[in-house]
Amino acid sequence: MKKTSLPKPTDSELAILAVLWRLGPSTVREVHTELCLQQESGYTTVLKMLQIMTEKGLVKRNEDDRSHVYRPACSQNEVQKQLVGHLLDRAFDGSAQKLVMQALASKKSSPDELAEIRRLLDEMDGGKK
Amino acid sequence: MKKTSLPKPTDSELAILAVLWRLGPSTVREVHTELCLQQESGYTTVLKMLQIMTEKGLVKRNEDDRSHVYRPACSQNEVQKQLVGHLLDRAFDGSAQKLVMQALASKKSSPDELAEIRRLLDEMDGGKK
DNA sequence: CAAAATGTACGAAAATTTTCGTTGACAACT
DNA sequence: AGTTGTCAACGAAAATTTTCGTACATTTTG
Repeated sequence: MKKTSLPKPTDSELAILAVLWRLGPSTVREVHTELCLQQESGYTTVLKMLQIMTEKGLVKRNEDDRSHVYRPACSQNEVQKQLVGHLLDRAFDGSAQKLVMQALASKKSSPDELAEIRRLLDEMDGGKK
Repeated sequence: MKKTSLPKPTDSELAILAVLWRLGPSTVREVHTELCLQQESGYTTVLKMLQIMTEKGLVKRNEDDRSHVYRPACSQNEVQKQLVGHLLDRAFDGSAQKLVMQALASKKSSPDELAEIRRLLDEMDGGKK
């Protein structure tokens, strides 16, 4: 009953989670350095965010070392699922189909990716049959 | 250069936009009544939201009548596109494919819907060829 | 006309999110 | 030991979002 009760991350929190997913467990400095490649941000700001996220349970930290090491408390997959579900309810009347259409229209996918999606569709159909 | 500069609606704003998309141009009372079917909310709260959204350009209003009539300044499609794009960047590393996968996994679609998605895939492939 | 009902406008409070200055702890180096 | 640099903690400020009380104008009703 942890995962389901995790709060929906804000945009800023999501940006930090993204870094952690990319780098794996990291110190504040590492997160900050990486994040600055994309967006300006103060060191203490990132630190504070990580502390708040720790309180919320979005990340865990290891305090053994002097430089605490933070790691995500939730997988990218879980959060993606949560966000998609939320978006589905909020803006797509719960229709996954419409969301898929928009996603495909929104950004061109490579033929390979399209093929993979087809395969997924086949699987879903197959399971049904 | 209006549409691109429209701010991303907050969750509360989106809930109101959803009502307007569903009902079409409506008065504050109509929006409030409809919204209350799903979530408790005060009349003046909805009014204030609509006023703020008017300032932001998210909705337009006709003040001819005593009861102002509000209508969306953006189509559901536009907002969907914006939100999907945002989500794509924020949580999916820009991969539409992953988003599609999550959407499909997140909520079962009917065979009909799956078929329609397939058709869309075919179109995209066809256009490419 | 007076009272009641209905409407918007306004401002402020409450809640949340985001940023950052400051402090004190600890370690490395001289 | 003293200086310097790095670190987390803390709290407050700033910005944003959300809620709602109150005032005031207009229409409707008696």
